[in-house]
Amino acid sequence: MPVLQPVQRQSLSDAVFEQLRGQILRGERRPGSALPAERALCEALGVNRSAVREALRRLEQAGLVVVRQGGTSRVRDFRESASLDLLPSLLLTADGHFDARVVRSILEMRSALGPDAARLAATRGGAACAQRLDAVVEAMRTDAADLAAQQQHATAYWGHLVDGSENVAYRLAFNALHATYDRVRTLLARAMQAEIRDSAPYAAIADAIRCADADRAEALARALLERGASGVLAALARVEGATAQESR
Amino acid sequence: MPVLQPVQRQSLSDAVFEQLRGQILRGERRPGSALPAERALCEALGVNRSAVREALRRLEQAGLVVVRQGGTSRVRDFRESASLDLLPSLLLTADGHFDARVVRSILEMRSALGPDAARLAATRGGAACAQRLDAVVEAMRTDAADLAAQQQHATAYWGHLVDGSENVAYRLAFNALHATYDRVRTLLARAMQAEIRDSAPYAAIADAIRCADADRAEALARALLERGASGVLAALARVEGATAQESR
DNA sequence: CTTGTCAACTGGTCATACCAATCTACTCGC
DNA sequence: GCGAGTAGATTGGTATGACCAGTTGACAAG
Repeated sequence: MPVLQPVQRQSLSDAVFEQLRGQILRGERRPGSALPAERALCEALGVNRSAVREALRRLEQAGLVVVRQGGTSRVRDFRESASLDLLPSLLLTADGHFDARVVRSILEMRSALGPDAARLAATRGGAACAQRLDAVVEAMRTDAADLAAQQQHATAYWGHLVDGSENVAYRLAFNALHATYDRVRTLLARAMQAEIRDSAPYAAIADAIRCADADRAEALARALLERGASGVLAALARVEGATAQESR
Repeated sequence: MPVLQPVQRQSLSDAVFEQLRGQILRGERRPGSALPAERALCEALGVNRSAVREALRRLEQAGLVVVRQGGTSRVRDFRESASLDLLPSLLLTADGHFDARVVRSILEMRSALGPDAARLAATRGGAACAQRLDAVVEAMRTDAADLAAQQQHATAYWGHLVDGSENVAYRLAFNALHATYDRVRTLLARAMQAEIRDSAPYAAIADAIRCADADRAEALARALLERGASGVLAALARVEGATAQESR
């Protein structure tokens, strides 16, 4: 049965934004270099100045360009000025492949934050948090056969856990990581199945949080995340090997 | 001698953006609630529609609102949709005081990421990274008397260290944390002096990185960051105590 | 009660004009 | 010759008004 996906609209300013962002991220527009004048961009892109200006505002908000009245807009170095919300657009390279460095970065970050979030949730989250987690674990058990559903549940689980840590910064970072993950989750389902398929570790962490056992929660979370990380890294190594072979 | 600060210009769309963002972050506009129509906002704010639209684009980019053609724009729950770049605007409450929860969150995050970044830098950064760090340490020794300069150097130090970790996600998170810190750095100078004043730990970490001693780099970084964290937490407790006393 | 239609919203795009800051090149005075 | 000052060109910022394109909801027809 064909699955109908909702079509995603794209306004002109969206298109302009994505085009310029892509050029900046691919290095085609170097940091410090001047952007064409707004009126020149309008003409080159065949759109109205409003569309260009709205796109520039978004680029500015994302920390990719700096705009000064009277002067010319300039490209910023996104490695110095952008925030985590740039991660989704860095994940895939121009030719549609994963950027291995970005994947590794994400795995490392969740390995650093996840266990600490679990520790804090055990310290602060209390029974209320554990109860929400248990509900998700129950759902995982119900949909044990459906890998995609397990993925959704695992994400929801971590969302509740991070909420239980009562750490805004962790929550915002989680949002960025989640947005990145979400865009490729079907591609990663198999590689991460060792982390996703088994609901027992999730139940164990929830129990540790209920018991306010911070050390146990942290250790369990670390072990759980390690499962997925090694799976993804192995898959990545296979792909890289295959690509190397191809290019011979 | 009075220090002249460069005045920061604010375009109309900047003003509109900040006003709406403030209302959303303070909870005056609830998640899910409808925003006034663009034309209504124009009239209410006394600006033209372009200014409103550009501000809405920025809010959308920041994950604070969702805009659909034909429908009404709605406020999103920033706790679920915003990224780390929101941190600076969450740090200070409406009455200009620190939000203690946000401060704690930031301290926890840097305590989680900093040591791991040091570990990775020791694994990957190599002598090149250590050399850059040493240069900063040298500058710290030169400006040992100037606390503000020490702060700048410490920030630069961590920037190079994070670069040495070769982790994009860490770098982007660092940018967001840095932007947040930068906005209040003079206020925090005293509370963090135990971390900033002494250049020896920085030199030690650089040495561990040069030796590719990941465990040592991690442990030293953890200890260093702990200094500042406890200082800030103590200052925060004092302020909270004073505020509690005031409100009696 | 369901279904189709239409009118009144909403945001999206466009064209044009003018204001304000900046940059550049030239001129003037030393 | 060289620096300061000035005028014009260039850039982004704001304003107005019109029209296009989706969404919504009321309402009439079945």
